[in-house]
Amino acid sequence: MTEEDAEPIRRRPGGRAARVRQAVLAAALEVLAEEGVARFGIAAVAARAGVNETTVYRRWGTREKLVLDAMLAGSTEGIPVPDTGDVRTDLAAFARALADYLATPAGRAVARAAALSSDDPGLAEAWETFWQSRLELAGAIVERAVERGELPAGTDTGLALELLCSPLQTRALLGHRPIEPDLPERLADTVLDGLRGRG
Amino acid sequence: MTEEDAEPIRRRPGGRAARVRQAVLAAALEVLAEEGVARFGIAAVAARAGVNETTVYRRWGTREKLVLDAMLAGSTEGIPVPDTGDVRTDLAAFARALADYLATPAGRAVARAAALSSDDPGLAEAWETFWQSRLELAGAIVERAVERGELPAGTDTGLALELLCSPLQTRALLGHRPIEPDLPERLADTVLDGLRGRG
DNA sequence: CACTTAACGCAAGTAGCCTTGCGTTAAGGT
DNA sequence: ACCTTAACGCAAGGCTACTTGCGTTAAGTG
Repeated sequence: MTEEDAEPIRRRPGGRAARVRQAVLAAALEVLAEEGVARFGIAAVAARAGVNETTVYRRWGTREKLVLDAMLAGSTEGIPVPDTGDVRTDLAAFARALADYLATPAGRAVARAAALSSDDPGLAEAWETFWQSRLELAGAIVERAVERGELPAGTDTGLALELLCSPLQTRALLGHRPIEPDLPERLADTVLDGLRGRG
Repeated sequence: MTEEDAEPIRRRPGGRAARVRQAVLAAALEVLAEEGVARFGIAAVAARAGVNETTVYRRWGTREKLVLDAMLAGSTEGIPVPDTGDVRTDLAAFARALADYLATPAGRAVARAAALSSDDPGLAEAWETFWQSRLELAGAIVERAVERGELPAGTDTGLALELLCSPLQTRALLGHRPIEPDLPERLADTVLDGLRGRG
């Protein structure tokens, strides 16, 4: 099991390589947003980046890996996590922001791309951590609510966010049905109080 | 707006045509379950059905349409809808059955196929009605609960099922994270009583 | 049974995706 | 400034999905 001690293989992170990388990743995000996942091709990305096709194939190999890398590198900023002091307001606002994002071409494309590449175990795990890191940020909403006494101690943060976000993601993924304006609020209400209502 | 009166184009639903159709659709479901969506190809389906590739291309045109047609024709039976007299038990059992189905290769493949072909407006609408018809059957669980007084009148049946099923669908679609054994029950509990619990 | 033609099989051809070999450019060390 | 070589561009080739033209089979009709 030789790790990497046998061959030093000095990399060259500076100058041209980094420039090419940035250009390709930026172009990938643009093509993804404009053309969608189905028409997303290496050729289009390479042309827009002003780079030869071969370079993209050698560095990334497949469409799926390129999309994943572009997402990991490009979208460091995520959905804003509100903090108004009220759980219901926070959850509704976050759900609304997520719904708006998923309504954009880029948002749709990202969700589709993740669904596409979930066959490969390695890529699926990478996407999982990607989503996980995003949801952990929003977990603060639930945790703050527990501290304020709005939610009981021991509340499952992951389950709460999954219930809130999954309906939106599912609609974006496999439906053509649009997300109604009041859906985020109704989701927040039901997640908090259940179908039976309060009391 | 000529409907279909100009060209009668007498179809031939009997005999060979129907035989070929059934063979291809059955083969499509098999290939879909065994190879997955990514490796799903017209050639493999045609070979397994004992039919020439050209025939499949001429009748269905694209992979997406073939998968959709195979699903619509092949899986008339859906997830069993329990009726135990208790909402919580019914919802948990249905969620569990759905989770089990999504864990099978065929279930995963179906979900992925729907996500793939949701770019085409026509196909997306067809898939939407497909899911819709499945969820309407399960809607009986909520409606019966309302009649029994377990749930308040005016309960949103669609929202209830969406909250119950979406987390399972989302995990199957874009994660590698498995569905924990107790997840269906926890989903049913939270959907009914909310994060704040009962009382 | 004879006739029309929808539906199928066969084979050749096209196009897009991806790989490979080789020469060239430029980054990083001496 | 010089050398080594990682990284890129170019061009040719292979592979797979898909299309098209044409002859053949068999379903439906009188």
